[in-house]
Amino acid sequence: MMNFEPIKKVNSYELIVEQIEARIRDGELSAGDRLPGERRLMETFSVSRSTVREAMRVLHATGVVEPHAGDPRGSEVIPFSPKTLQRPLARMAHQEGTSRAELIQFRLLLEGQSALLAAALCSDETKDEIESRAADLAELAASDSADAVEEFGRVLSAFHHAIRLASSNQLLQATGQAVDGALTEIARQRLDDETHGLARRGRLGQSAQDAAGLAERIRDGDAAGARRTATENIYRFYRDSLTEAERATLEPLVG
Amino acid sequence: MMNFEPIKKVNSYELIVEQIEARIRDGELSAGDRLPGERRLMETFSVSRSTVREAMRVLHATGVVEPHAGDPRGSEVIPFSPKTLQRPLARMAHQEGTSRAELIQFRLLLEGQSALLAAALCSDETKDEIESRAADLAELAASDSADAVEEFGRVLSAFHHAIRLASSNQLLQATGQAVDGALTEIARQRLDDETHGLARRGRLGQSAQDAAGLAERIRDGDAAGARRTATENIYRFYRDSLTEAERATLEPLVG
DNA sequence: TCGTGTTACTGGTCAGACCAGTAGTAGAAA
DNA sequence: TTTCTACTACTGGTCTGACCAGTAACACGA
Repeated sequence: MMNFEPIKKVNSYELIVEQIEARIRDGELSAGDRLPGERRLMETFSVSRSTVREAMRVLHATGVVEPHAGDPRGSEVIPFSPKTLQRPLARMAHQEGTSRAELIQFRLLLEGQSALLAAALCSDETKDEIESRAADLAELAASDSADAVEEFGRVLSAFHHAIRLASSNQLLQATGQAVDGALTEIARQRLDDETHGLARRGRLGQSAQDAAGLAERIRDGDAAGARRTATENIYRFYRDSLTEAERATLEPLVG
Repeated sequence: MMNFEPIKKVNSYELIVEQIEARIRDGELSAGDRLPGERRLMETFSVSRSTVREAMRVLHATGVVEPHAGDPRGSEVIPFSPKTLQRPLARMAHQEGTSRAELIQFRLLLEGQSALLAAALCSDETKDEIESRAADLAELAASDSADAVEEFGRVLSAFHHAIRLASSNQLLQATGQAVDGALTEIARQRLDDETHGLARRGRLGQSAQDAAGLAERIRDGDAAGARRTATENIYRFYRDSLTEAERATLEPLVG
């Protein structure tokens, strides 16, 4: 069994990236620290500035570093942000082959578990925050302002966001937010269909009520109930726009 | 309320990235297609090659494009890969301790829901595949080959992969794989500690048994049972390496 | 028909230059 | 003395133009 190593053509800029990332892992560099300027780096690494530059581009693109043009202190090492995950997730969601049903299925699952964790673990202040969002929804549903529907969508999104935040899990938060974003964007793109918007209009009250029920279960620390309520609400929200087969793939996650 | 737009300093290379990503989203470019060469791109975008180059670096770093040096056909647009998520996830987990628990929490949740969906929806052939992996594990646990432990890790990973595949959800599959990968990478890096490896060695039998039990529940279509078993198995796997507080954040998801 | 060498490209790297913009400081104004 | 201002010496962003090692494809000879 010829057990050779696969040859890896190493590009110089990747070596620089690795060295800097290693320094961060080892704690020699941490968020807030400044990197030497590009001209200094080209000397310490014995490469041209283009090469240093490409390394910096990669580090910037992956959310490791933030450049500060004009600042003599050089680029800054920044802390991890969920936004780093959001980009690739959005890309994946947009990709051909990822069906809308899968997206909804994934959302159902994420929001359900978020609600569960929120009910089980989060603090009273956070529960206040969630209930406050639910109250916002009720108020909006009662109003008959012209753009209440659109505003309702935003506030509903904020409500779910608060729950994800309450789950105290950054990953859940980032993925949930990404999926939410992807779905609303798809909705916006496909909504030449006026009826859907109008249909939602008729259900604002229902949605607000759902949210209130969910907030209450989270308040009570009823983890299982919160999960069930969250999934049921979301399922109801999408049900009418799905085919029979699609519903079948969602139902195992509901209730 | 002065409602001005926040100014966005746009770097040229970012505009190029956006244009190319937009083309991909709109389906005008898709996996396998080739981008024009850098010299061609600098003309079409009216920028210098450095700028084109930095754009390409970003696209490459975010897993959108694969360069082929020397190939006259230019860089290739590649399909989405979970590896794209794996890097930022690993980085996030490396940060200040706290997030390892989050990673495990997230994994617990993903694998649990995967098992649930697999049990509820997947075909008989897929169930065969899962049971076959479980059998591999049992065989390995019984053997006493030198590198059985390391091999066991790989096969265990394959077992979970099969379950995620059976969930028929690409998002679940990709995120699950990324989290799995990130966790094993962390384990590898922190494993100066020999004892952990040895401890696992003592538990190969247990793990294989767990897997068999999970496979059986999936075979039976026992969705709730599959979810419970999957979470319990994973929880047991990590329990001893966690603090009391970390365990508390995981327990709501178990059982 | 089948190798084979040439060729015209590719991406990776280098060098050196200019620009707009910022932090910090030295000096002018109060 | 304090406050404001102009300057300076840097920063990152962009450009130009060049060389290299490597590859795909094609024309060519066997």
